[in-house]
Amino acid sequence: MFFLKELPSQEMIRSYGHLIGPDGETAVAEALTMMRDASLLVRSIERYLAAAKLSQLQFLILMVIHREPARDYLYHGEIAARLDVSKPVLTRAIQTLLQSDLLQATQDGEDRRAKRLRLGPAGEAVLLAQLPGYYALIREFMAAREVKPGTRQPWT
Amino acid sequence: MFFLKELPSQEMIRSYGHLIGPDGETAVAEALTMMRDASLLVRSIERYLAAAKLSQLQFLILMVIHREPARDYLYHGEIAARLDVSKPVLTRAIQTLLQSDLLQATQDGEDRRAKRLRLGPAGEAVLLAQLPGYYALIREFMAAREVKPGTRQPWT
DNA sequence: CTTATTTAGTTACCATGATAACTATTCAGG
DNA sequence: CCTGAATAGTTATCATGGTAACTAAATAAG
Repeated sequence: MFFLKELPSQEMIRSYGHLIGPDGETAVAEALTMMRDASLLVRSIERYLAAAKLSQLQFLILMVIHREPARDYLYHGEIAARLDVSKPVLTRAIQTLLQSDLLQATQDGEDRRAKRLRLGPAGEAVLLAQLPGYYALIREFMAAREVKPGTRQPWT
Repeated sequence: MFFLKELPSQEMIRSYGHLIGPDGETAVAEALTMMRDASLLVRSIERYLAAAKLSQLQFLILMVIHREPARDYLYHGEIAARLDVSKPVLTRAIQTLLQSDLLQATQDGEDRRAKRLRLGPAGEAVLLAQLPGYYALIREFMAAREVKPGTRQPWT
């Protein structure tokens, strides 16, 4: 998350020019705008999912299992390969989802450590219930973003 | 932060088309790319600042005070107006900066609640020491991002 | 002036992120 | 097989984010 509300003006960025280097001003301004926009969108997604008692990570875990082609489960390690979070955080999120019955675990015969993680009926219901609003939120955000580009990039 | 490593393919997004709606696919792909890029950049900034024992928020607090024109201090409420974080989080971050002597507080005569928060010598030194690397990091990230626009969906 | 309301900031508590250290299972070498 | 190394996942601990509830100071109403 990036918390700066008002991005620095062009003059402000230029006054740091000796620290930024020539031709870096535009890149810096773009980067700050991108981080700010993304933060606002992520926050709005988090607030939306919170109404369904889901963290963004929990939602993404349900997503990657649901979208897996040809299978309706993933192993812990496969989820880890798709999501860029530390191991303990993933372990805890999965445990929470198992406890609330959104995920179900079944032992795999081969590897005693491996558990197949699939969506329970409740999990699939919750995911499908959230998806339309999730995408609508993103679409609205991106549409609003394009309408008024001038208000967000005062330096361009 | 947005943790999805591999963004869904265009076909994947299209297969959710009934949930996304017509013409929404591009906006969704752009939004996911933007959130992913921003998350990677924010993480890299956090890792960079961690070497100086600063959280991103602490760094931004030093920044907004330092860049204030015509004054070398801000009030708590002025910092709050510039940074989009909850009140308790801001209180704590400021307390930490005061304890580590990067910030100094002086009482204001008028309002008994108000304290002027200015950078201490150590605070200014730390901030100025971090700024070049901070901007360099951003410039490098944006440069690398532009080189291979095909592999990711450019969000602009 | 005195009291009530509003506002600003803090305290208390919880969720989610990270790293380091531990444990358990698999795999490789003898 | 059996032992040691590698790997996967968990536990412990901490930092940082949030909301709700509290407190203290300024401001408004009488």
